[in-house]
Amino acid sequence: MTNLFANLSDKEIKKLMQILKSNTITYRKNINILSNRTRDDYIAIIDSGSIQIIFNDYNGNKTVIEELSAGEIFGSLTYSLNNDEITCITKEETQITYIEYNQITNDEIIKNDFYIIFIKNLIKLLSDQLNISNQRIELLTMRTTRDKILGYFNHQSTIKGGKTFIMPITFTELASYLSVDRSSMTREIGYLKDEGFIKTNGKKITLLY
Amino acid sequence: MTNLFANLSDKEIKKLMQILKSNTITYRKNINILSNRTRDDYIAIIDSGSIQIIFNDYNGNKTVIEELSAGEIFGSLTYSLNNDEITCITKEETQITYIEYNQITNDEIIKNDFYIIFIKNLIKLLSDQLNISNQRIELLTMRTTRDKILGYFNHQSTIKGGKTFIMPITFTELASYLSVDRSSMTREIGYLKDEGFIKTNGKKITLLY
DNA sequence: ATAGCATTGTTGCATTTGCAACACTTTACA
DNA sequence: TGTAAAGTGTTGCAAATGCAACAATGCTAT
Repeated sequence: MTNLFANLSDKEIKKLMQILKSNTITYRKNINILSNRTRDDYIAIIDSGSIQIIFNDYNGNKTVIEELSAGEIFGSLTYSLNNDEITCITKEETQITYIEYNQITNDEIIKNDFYIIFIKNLIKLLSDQLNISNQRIELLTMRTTRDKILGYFNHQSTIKGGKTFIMPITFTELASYLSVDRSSMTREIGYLKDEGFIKTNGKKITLLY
Repeated sequence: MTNLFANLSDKEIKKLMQILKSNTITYRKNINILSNRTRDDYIAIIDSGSIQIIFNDYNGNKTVIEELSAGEIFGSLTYSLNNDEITCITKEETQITYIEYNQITNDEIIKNDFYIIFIKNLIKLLSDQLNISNQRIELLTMRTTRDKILGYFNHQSTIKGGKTFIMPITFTELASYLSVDRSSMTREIGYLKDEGFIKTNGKKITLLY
């Protein structure tokens, strides 16, 4: 995972956080972390733990739009969170560092030569996050559950460099990621097996095409 | 729209592009703009015109994943384009500026004081793009066509600040954006009208709830 | 070890949706 | 200004999908 502080020493990181006036908060499990934030533009980095971004439907349904874990980035700069329909809940004890957007280029910080490393990391991190989002869009725009499953499997196969790979998430999570009904997904995977497209053994998937 | 060159003079922009070793290319309509790019990490900014990012299915189907127009940003840093299944086609005559990722923090550029403005713009642009992607994910993860339509309408209503607004895109484009069948979408909009949720007149939509 | 919880598998059924095909209207541009 | 292309509206039908309900298995923490 990309790291906002890659190639920086502990001392430099400490100084950086100071100059950026960053703010680190640790939350317990199941806390709504947006309720006590200001509305200023900020970037939030998950130091440890994980969160869920949840959409609250007009008739009370809740949909998990996204799950973010350590190293990932979110915030008003990266999500339209100035929206009462969206909430962020910690899934476990979670530590988050907030940096205000306007601080990123403050007068003090640009005097430090390690600043450029930080900037490069930040740009890379944002790009990576954008990649993650766009990859998901690629799958979500597919018309059928079958296409989504195969799209995901193909991608895993490419990443892992082989026709056989181990699912990095549970099937329940996959259904949520692809935004399809879990039981329908299981059914479709069954068809794919019957038709000889894939072979599965627990989380081990083998593509036969 | 966010502009990579906001708050910079023409002279500064020119110098910036020179130091960044940026490369501006103008394409005719219907050109595959990825075919002649290197595989290095780069950022591409659309100066004018528009492009489509297309996914090529295993059985020959083509899906438009995304449409980008002037001011928007893409590239290997922001899309997993190192993938033969993805192509980018110009929809019209389009001018694109390429900047290599490694040039963004080159030795020459950091000597210029206007550099910091450029960096801040770039970060903002990436964040905005991420926002756009995440907003779309929010809609795509909704379970029904009805929810997607209402989700989109609600968002437009919020942006425009009223229960009545004009659709900024065609219905055909909306169906593609929401990844639903156009005729099914028309049908569903019909139901929404029948049930008294909305009123429409061409591209003018009024929410009645 | 075991109670409790999460994950997985399965199936019937109603509903939603995509698809295809067509007519009609609007827009673009040569 | 006329013609082609793009957008819109409609409908029947088959297929895909969500939903609900349940059993079975696996995992975890005390």
